Amino acid sequence: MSQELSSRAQRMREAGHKLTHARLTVLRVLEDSPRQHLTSTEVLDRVDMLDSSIGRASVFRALDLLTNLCLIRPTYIESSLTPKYVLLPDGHHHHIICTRCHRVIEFEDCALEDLREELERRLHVRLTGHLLEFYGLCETCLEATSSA
Amino acid sequence: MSQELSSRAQRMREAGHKLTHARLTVLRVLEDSPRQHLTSTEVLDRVDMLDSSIGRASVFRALDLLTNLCLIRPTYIESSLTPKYVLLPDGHHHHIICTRCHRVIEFEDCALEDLREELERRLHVRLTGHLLEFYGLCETCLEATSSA
DNA sequence: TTCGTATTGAGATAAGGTATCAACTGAGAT
DNA sequence: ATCTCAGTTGATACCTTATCTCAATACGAA
Repeated sequence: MSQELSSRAQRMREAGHKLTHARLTVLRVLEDSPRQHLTSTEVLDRVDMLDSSIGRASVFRALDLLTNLCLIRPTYIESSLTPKYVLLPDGHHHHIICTRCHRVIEFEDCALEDLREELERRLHVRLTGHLLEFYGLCETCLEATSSA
Repeated sequence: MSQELSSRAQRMREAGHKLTHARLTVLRVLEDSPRQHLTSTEVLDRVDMLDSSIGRASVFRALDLLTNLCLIRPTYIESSLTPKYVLLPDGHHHHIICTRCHRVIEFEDCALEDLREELERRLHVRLTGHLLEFYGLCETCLEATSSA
């Protein structure tokens, strides 16, 4: 297996986890998918197509590991039933999710750091993380809607 | 049943839904709980203790309805397996969740409106909603931790 | 190459949620 | 107070999703 390692795979190894065939396959499925949101079932199916010898449990374990390493994140927007997994390209937790085509748009955040500091001061809390999601229409879907 | 109706129950009726025994019981369980996050299983158990004649399906249907009316919201912080339901006191989607005691602290938001407008301008999107959650320690847990 | 341990695959099992449908009930009209 | 009926319910069977267990395997350090 001389495939070059993705930066996420490298991060996995740096964190002390073995780069097993099952884990790399799950990661590859997520990275190669044209759609950004995949349910566990979709991941299971695609892994099975690539290598049917990989077990169900290992796929779930890989999804858990990748989530814990903040390499992917489960989202629950479309159906409350099953989470969908999204790659987190650079550890950012700020994105816009198009409610029509479900595309995820990352953005750099500036305003939030000020808000965090203000909240810590005002409410006497210590804030260590956050999640910010905007919902709306991406440029493409906005045009499609307004021209209809 | 001469219990006074909570404002959430009134909102449910205003939206055209019947105030049935099952729905009111589910709502009461959520409103009377000292803990703010309850899993569906916990809600099921407490409903069952109040009135064992209420069926599982109706509890799930009530949770769905309350979610759709934005009276409660599922969160997925602690375990990826099962959502936990939180009351939304006034329709706000801005809160701090204490990672130690799981308390939810609402806060008024100001900075986000500016950010929204900036994103719409810069990325040519139309944003209609958002979710902002901060994670950290509340005042009580912060004191408990630092004094330990 | 060897070796120790983290990880795996298989499949049984558990947990969480839904579908179905006859029976019931909340609440507006009378 | 009673009638009426669409909206809602409870029971249960069922489905989907995820976990557990444990012997067997494979990663990767030395």
